Amino acid sequence: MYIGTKGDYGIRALIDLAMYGGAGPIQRAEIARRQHIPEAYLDHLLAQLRRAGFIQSTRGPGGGHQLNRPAAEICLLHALETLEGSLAPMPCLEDHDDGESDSVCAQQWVWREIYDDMRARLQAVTLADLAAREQERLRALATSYSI
Amino acid sequence: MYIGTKGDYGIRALIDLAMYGGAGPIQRAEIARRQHIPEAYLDHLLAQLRRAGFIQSTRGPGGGHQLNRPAAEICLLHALETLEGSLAPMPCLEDHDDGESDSVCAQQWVWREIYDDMRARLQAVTLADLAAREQERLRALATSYSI
DNA sequence: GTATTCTTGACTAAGTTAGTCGAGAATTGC
DNA sequence: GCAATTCTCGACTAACTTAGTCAAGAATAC
Repeated sequence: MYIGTKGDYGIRALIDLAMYGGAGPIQRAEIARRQHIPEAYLDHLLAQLRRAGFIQSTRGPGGGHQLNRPAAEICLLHALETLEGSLAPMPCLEDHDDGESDSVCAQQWVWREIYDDMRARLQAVTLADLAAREQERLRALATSYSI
Repeated sequence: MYIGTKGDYGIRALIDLAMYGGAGPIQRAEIARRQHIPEAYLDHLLAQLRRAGFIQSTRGPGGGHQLNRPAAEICLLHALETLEGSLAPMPCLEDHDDGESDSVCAQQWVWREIYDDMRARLQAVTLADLAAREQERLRALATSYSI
């Protein structure tokens, strides 16, 4: 498998910050509750996002986490790579600086195309896009209940 | 990671059969030596390919393995799925019969596009294509040595 | 000083990957 | 029928990854 709970939870946490973080820091407990993520586990994901510069955190009462940049300037590709590590689909495509390594597998050329397409699509999506989709999903859910 | 040694070795074994299997069965020892694959491990991969109908095997002296269909009629997608299992990049995309499961992750829509693109590309490549590429690679390698 | 909140590293259980090994079954040629 | 060859199958293993948990500690607000 590819995108596990790290990538899923981590991106959901970022979306949560984008949606509800307008008025100051949000606590991890709040994110965990809203997104159904184990709190202790979320800690590690937030730590990675902080170290990579996506969020900043403040301690003490009233503390929490908030985005360091506007959601429209955060792209899904970099956030996912921060959370999951390299997304390369096979070992011989890890950081391809086109230096010939000796492990050139037979299917490399197909997968290089697939990988390039994947990165392009992920780079085109911003956190703002994801938050807008989520907003819409919640709205649709709410109206379907109220009918 | 995605495509491991199962997918790499298994496809290389199929390419080997496509390239050298014209005149009768090829023994696993020969494939293993030519493709640098541990023989005992190759056993399991060949067994899976046999059970999925890609190859047939005969025992006894002079026995070995051969393709069940022309190389041009074997597509990379199905061979890889046989060897590696589902190629879905995230749990919520496993066999998507578009029934709403409750685990809908926020990024699903991007990844569904990526997955569809991936499957289309893999389906368009046949074993004959791969064998031709390999043939060319070996030829280029040989001439570069002889210069 | 106390309560709150984040920070960090150590630890664990379960599952996957990449194999190895050995007993056995089918086939060929004599 | 016997021996050699070759595939078949299931059990086993070591190392690694994933998905967490837990506890001690540091910073901040009041």
